[in-house]
Amino acid sequence: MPVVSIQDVGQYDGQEVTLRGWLYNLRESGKLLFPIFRDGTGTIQGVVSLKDQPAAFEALRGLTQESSVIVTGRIHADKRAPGGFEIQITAIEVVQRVPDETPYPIQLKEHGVDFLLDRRHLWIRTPRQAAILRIRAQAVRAAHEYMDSQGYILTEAPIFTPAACEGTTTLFEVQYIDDQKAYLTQSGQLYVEATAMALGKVYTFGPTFRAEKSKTRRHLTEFWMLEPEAAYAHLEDMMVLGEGLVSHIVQSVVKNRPRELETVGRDVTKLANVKAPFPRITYDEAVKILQERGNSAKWGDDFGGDEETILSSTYDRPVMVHRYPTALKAFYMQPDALRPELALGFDMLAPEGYGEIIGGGERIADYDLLVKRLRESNLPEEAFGWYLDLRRYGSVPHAGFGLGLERTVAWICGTEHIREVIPFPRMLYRVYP
RNA sequence: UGGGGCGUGGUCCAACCGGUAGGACACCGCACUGUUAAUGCGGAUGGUGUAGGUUCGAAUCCUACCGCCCCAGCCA
Repeated sequence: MPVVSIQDVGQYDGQEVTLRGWLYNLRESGKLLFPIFRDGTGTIQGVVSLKDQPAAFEALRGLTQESSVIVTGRIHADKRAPGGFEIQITAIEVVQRVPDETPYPIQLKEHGVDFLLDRRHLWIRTPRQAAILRIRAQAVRAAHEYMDSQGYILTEAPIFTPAACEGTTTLFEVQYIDDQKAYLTQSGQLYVEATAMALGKVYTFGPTFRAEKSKTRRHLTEFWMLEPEAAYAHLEDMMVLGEGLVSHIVQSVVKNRPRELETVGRDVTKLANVKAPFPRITYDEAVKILQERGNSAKWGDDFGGDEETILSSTYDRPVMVHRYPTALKAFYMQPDALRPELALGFDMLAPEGYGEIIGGGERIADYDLLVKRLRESNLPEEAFGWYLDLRRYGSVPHAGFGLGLERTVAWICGTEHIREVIPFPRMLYRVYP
């Protein structure tokens, strides 16, 4: 008897199989029971009658939601069944029955956000949440595929770091051994610059932490970032890499996770156009577009949520805005040789108001300029000694960017809030469960 | 941190100008051989975030605190 996953039952039409999973819901109609089982790969309706299978009927009748079960029966296509296939149950083994006095708390009806987040460890069992996490996994896999195909080597950055890379106000401080202090990384960028000088083209993928007091649908205090960095690369190279990477991620999810996209209710036609090349506009042009649309943006302003939404809603795919004023960007950003008031950086804005999914650009290669910028930013020079070494020993032009995984997945899934796209979201005022 | 909103049975909500806190779902029982968050009938349990104040009387009005949501800033 083959043990199969629910996602594969279509290949077993007419055959008897065993499924291992949980009871998701149970409907009754007279001497018929219609249980719905889930196993993490999908859901399937079962059917059992008292007359034909009295033992299985009795075992299933009154069974509590989320009890774990091993089900044996014949798969057959039936238009009346949700999903097109159902299993005609011949035997059922209850692995653990959820006690009647402590029923499963998450019902099929609506719940509030706080209630669900307090039970996130159970909420992820619901089909929509499971589908989102499967899409996330596919996005990660596609990202690795693409970086590998472009000759980039995965190198890991440390999570304990001695200092900030963009300023100290948003760092989580931790006590290290004895009286030492360390901080949780807010970006692997400085380290990936070092490994780029060692290996040429590299990227890092890992968790990053920001103690920002941000309470919006686009922020987490712990999120995952993919950061490529390449020696001898320039701004243009990174914009090409960024659009190629995002195109590949989106198209891979569309191709390999159609069922999950349907489960989350995503309009897939909006993802179909997401193919390189993406539109590019300069910061100057962006300001002009905003002013034409009646926005009050002036040259020198950074863009907020409203501005990003106006810009991104102009296009059917992500848009890249490049050459921002130097004053708006991090200390390590290379100024444009032709217009030093502009930095050779770019942001990629996702459509439909999902905001910035990529930020990056060319780094300062010159030792003296980097020291000057460090001092202007009031950063502790001694903590950056190793970083300055990179400009002392064979410094070359180099560039990179950071891709926010959760924002990218939230956009692909069309979720209202970023908290749904990571298994256990860490937010301002929430570290449980 | 600022602005706005909200805290009522296990869950989701209602209760107008202060006057007996109610419904749906969930749960239990019965009926039903094709249900689609099944349906119909019946039943039991159980609640006003916390602390004060005003009042004959507070879920409702006032004050403080606690918690949550949304928006803004910052960012990915």
